[in-house]
This record gives sequence, structure tokens and C-alpha cells, in this order.
Amino acid sequence: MAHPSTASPLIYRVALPVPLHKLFDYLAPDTILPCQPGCRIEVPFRTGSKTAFLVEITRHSTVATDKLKPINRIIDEQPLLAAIDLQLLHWVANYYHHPLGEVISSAFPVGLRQGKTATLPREKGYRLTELGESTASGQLRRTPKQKGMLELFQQHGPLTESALSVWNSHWRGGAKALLSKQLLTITTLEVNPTKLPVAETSTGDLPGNAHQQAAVAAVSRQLGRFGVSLLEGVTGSGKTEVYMQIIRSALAQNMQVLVLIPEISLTPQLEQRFRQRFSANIAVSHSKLTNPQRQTAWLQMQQGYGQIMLGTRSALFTPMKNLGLIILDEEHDSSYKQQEGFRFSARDAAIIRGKLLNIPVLLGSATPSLESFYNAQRGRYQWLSLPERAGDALAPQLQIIDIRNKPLQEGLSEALLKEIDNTLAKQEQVLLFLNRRGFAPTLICHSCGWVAHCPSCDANLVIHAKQQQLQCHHCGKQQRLLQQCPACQHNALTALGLGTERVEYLLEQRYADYRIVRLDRDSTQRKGSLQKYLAQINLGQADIILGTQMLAKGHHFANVTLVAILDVDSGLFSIDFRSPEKLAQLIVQVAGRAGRAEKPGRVMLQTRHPEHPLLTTLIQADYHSFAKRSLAERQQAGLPPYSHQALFRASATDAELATAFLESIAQLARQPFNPANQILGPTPAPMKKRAGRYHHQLLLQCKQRQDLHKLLDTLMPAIAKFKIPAKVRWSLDVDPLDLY
DNA sequence: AGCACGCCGACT
DNA sequence: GTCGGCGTGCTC
Repeated sequence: MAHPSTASPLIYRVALPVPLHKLFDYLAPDTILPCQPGCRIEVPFRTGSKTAFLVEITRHSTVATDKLKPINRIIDEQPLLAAIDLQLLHWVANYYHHPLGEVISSAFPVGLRQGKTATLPREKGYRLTELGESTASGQLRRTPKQKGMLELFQQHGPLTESALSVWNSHWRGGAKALLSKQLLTITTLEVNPTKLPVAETSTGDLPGNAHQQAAVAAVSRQLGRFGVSLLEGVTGSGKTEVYMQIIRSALAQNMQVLVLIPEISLTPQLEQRFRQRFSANIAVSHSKLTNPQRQTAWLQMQQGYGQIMLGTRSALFTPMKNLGLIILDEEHDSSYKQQEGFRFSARDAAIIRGKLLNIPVLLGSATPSLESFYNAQRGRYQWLSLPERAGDALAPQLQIIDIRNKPLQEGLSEALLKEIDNTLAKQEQVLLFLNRRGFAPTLICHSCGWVAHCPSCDANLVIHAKQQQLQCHHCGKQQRLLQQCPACQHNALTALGLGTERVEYLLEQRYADYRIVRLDRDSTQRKGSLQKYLAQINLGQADIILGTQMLAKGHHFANVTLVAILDVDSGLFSIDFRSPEKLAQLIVQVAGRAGRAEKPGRVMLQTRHPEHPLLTTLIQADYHSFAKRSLAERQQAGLPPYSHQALFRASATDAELATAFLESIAQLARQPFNPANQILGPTPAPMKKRAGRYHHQLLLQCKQRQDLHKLLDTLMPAIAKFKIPAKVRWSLDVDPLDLY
């Protein structure tokens, strides 16, 4: 028996959506209410009130009791997050050093963050009349559709329109007939309050080849226990079919399934295939939906009515009653990493969710990331592969254009121009890649050497000729294009380097009779314009397509028979250690998306390093060999298979303060580690100015995961002792290999 | 992050 | 006189 009268007061420890790395204590109400961790409560905060998330109920607080405020009200009687969901969010907040309140808040749809009640919207539906209840279905044997529907209602009770659509897309005729016979009546219901049994697949599974069958069996066998599988399959090898058969196994065991994809543009086609295949309740979640739509999807999964959730990275944290399988398609895709604010990797967090729930996680890709490849290689992940279909003529040719000592016209070699001429003459399309938007990346003075720098950052300003502007691609700052050097006053400013606009100018002159489409962030700013251009291209209303990375994803160009990557070398020799891997992924992706079986596309690579081993491996063999070789080379050089890095960020109103803070961290980092030479960094990054604050960052790379841990263990207490001025704030990102 | 408080310059 | 600029500090 507890003694509430003598004990210290009951305290709710809550997480608030504020960027503070701490929890707040409030006095719990006197009444004994069934409020558990995972519930939302409304609390007074400073002058106003906020929606808080209860994470702990305790009797001890480090805050003086007289400073504690009582809560305003309890919003949820039943927790919306289960203990296991909170555990995942705790892990994520801790691992990515982001405030728990903001992490939890991001797991909720907007309405629920603001404290709205968590009820599914009501929807039009049908229920049986008294006559319908008592009518034997046998009386309708002449009209089997109506008979089936009557039986459905007699078995399951009232059903909403959307539930009926899941049951059978042609339900309306039957309902109309039953209404006129006064067996049914119209009513309003919560969305899908009835759980329909998952019907048999409407179209049966395709038999699949031996590799597909093996992959399906390998993951299906794992249902009910944790394990990560890497499904390596080139475009067209039938990955989706494998997913669907595994999903069917999971649904048959009454499990919910989470399917993550990197981009919204890939949802419709996958959703359509799922709907054709499964007579199940499929919830879709991504940022193009309205808030109420997302909330409905969220609640359906949370309450267990939804069976499959298809969504982008933000869907990962949707709580689920009975999640049994996570599939993450295109696992190498960088869109899985949230780069702003709450930085996290949905792929890594998905693996942790799988681990916590003890369920399998399936990663799929034609071009796996090197870290996943490495994990499969060392047996940590189950390696499943789907080789190309035998006799498939689609395998495109990769070809090198050696541009050493060759004259270039705005980055295009004579050999390539000739290829373009030939292709256009055959009325086929040409695709050119250059991963740099704008006219030229540098404005330099030919007279004194002055270079245009961003006044807020450290980065060079990029010339945008169409808008007659200089733009900073780092912080977005824009200014008018200068005509005269501000340093020496000479009219000798020159554009240095190459961007898509500059190539477009050349193409417009040389191919004046042809239709040229440039696709980059500048030309597709208006909503839907990318879709418009893509449609034009596929209708044959464009001859030359010139674009950046954004062309590589999702779309197939059947009449493109020549693809050229203009600047392969910047991919091979960039400071970013992921750059060669990204280049290889790009090449493989576009190669798989150009041309068609009888007219395969050719991919030309302009390079000054035709003998580069990574390039030759990719050309002579495939991405798999490329990945294997990349890892082997790192090993030979005594490097780890992958880098481990920590990113410190300071944000301050005073530029010097932010810099001084990061410099002292850099010094601290060097001290214990330099003798062993284990720190590869620190790498300074340019300073940005946003909203009156200076943002500065410092990257530390470690050769070994354990060194990163050691480093952080040393740094954290030291940083705490710094007594960082309130106006400097910092956060940390880790990008490790060993998640668990 | 917000939001209040406060301490200085340019307007009715 | 006081309106409002943003620099500073706090939130159970």
C-alpha cells in the first residue's frame, strides 16, 4: 500500500518540443488517472502552454518543488506511443544528439503535435437494417454479388466506403441494390473501424526465378526475429516482386509492414502495384499529403487497422500495433538522410527499429551503399542477390572518352560532339549530365586574381548568367553580377569552370535546329515543371536533355540512346570520400534507364583518367565488382572500410565566438589522438549566416569506430567544463558503421 | 526555438 | 515623450 500523503508529490517528467537537451518536471494531478508514458499532456510553459510528451513518472525531482508547476490537462488517456516506440525515439535522440522533445514531436503528425484529439475522421458507411440482419443470404442466391455483400455485413458489422473499397473495388452496385431492398442503410463511421481479414492476393504471385524464390524464402523464414538482409538486384531483376511475396507472408501472419522509399515521386507506381496485388488497407505517408491525410494514415497504423504503410523517411517513426517487417527500397539513396535540423538516417534508424522489435529488415538496391555492401560481405547482413535475367540485351555499353590533350568546347570533346551529331541524325535523344548548376562556379579577375566570395560564407559565388546574378549555393545569398573587379577596377572579370547554363549556351548555338531541355533546380523551380518536362521528353518533344543529378532517379527514357557524363573526374577526385561511389551509382542508374531492349543506350564517360582502376572495373564488370574493389583498396591502404565521423556545429550571434569554440574543440580533439594519428580531420566548413546567427561547423573523422567513441567520451566532459556561453549552441552527428 | 525584458536611437 | 530595433537570457 502506497502512502501518497506522506510521500513527495508525484511528478510527470515530460519532453517538450524545444531545442533543449533536457526534460521538464511538472506536478501530476491529485486524481489518480491512468496516464502512462507515451501520453500527451498540456503543460504551462513560460507564459503560454505547450503540448508535452510524458516520458517518466517519478517522485524525485532535481528542481525545487515550489518551482514546479502543475500540468494543465491530460490529452490522451491511452498512450499513443508504446514503450517500444519511446525506446526507439530515445535511441535516436541520443544517437543523433537531438533534443528528445523535438524527436518525439517529429514522430507525430502536425495536428497531434498541437494537442488535437487523436480520433480517426468519420466517414460515410453502411450497416444492416433489422430486415438485413434477419434475412438469410440464401435468399439472394440469384444475385451472387449481393449475396456476398450481405454475408460480409452479417459477418463484420458496419463498414465504411473505404473499407468496402479494400474488400472489392466494384462494391457500389451491390450496395445500391441492397439499399433499395432496404437490407442496408447509410450511416457514419470512423475510418475502417472494422478489421477486414486480409483477402487472398487478387492476382497470384508470379512464380519467379530461383533467385527470387530463394530471396523470398530467406526473408520469410526470418519473420519473427531480427536480421538485416541486403537484396542486391539490378533494375528489372524483379525486386518488387520479391518484396510483394515477402509482404504477403507477413500479412498472412497478421503482421503490419512498413515499406520505405526515398522519394515521393516513386510512391504512385509502387502504391498502384500494391493495391493491385493486395486486398489490404494500405496507408500512404509523405510530405505532399495534407496534414489530415497524414494523420489518418498515422492513426490507422497506430491503431492496427492499416496493414501496409508506404512512405518516405518521416514515416519511419509511425507507431504500429504489430509491425512485423520493414522494407527499405533503394537503400543507398541519400534522401534517407535528413540533412536539416534533426539529422538522422532513416536506413540506420530502421535497422535499430528492427532490432528493438525483433523483426527482419530488408534493404534493397541495385547499387548498394559501400557500408551496406561491407556489412553483407562480412556476414553481418544476409546477402541476397538477383542477377540480371539471362539473355537480357538491355545491358548498356559503357564507354570511355579519353579527353587528355583534347580541345574541349564548354566541356564537350570533339568525339562526344560527333556522337551527338550521329544520334540526332538518327532522330534519337541525347542525355547529358553535369552535376553543377549555374553558368560557371567561379568569377575571377583576369587582371589581379580576385575571386568572388560569399560575404556570409566562405564559399565561392556561382555565376548565373540568365538572371545576371552571383549566387551562393551554400547559404542562398544572391547579388547582381559584377561587371568590374572590385579590387583593381579593371573590366577583366572572367567566368571560370563549367555549369549547366554554360553548356546550354553552346548547345543552343551548335544545335540551333534542335530542341534542348535543361533540367536542374533553377529550371524546375515551379511546381510540376519537372513532371511537365519529363512528359515532353517521353513524347519526343526534346532532342537534347541536359541536366544535373535530378535526372538520374525514377524515370526511364526509352528513346535516349546516348548518355554522356561530362565531368567524371570531379566524381573520382572530389574531397568527399563518398564521391566515387556516388558516381558509380549515377552511371549504373542512368545506364539502366536509357534506351530499350532493341535499342540499348550507350553511356560515354569523359575523363582524363581512362586507366583509373575504379572506372575500368565498373566498365569491364559491374557495380558489384566496383564496390568489392573499392573496399579492397581501402583495406590495402590500411584504411577502414568506411569513415566514422562526428560533426560539431556551433550557432552564435557572434562569428568570433563560434569560431573560437570550434577551434578549442579541434585542439582538444588533437591532444589525445595525434600520436596514434587516428584523427583524419578536423575539416573546417564554411560559415553561414542565417537569421542573424553565424553557423559554423567542424568535422572530425576517425579511422576506427572505437576511436570516435573514445574521442567523444573525452570531448564531452571537457566541453561541459567549457561553460559554453549561452549564445553558442552545438550539436553533433555521427555516421558510423556498427549500429548494433 | 520562441518569447519577454530592456536599453538605446528616430519619429509624432 | 514613446515606438520599435534586436541583443540577452530563460523556460519545470
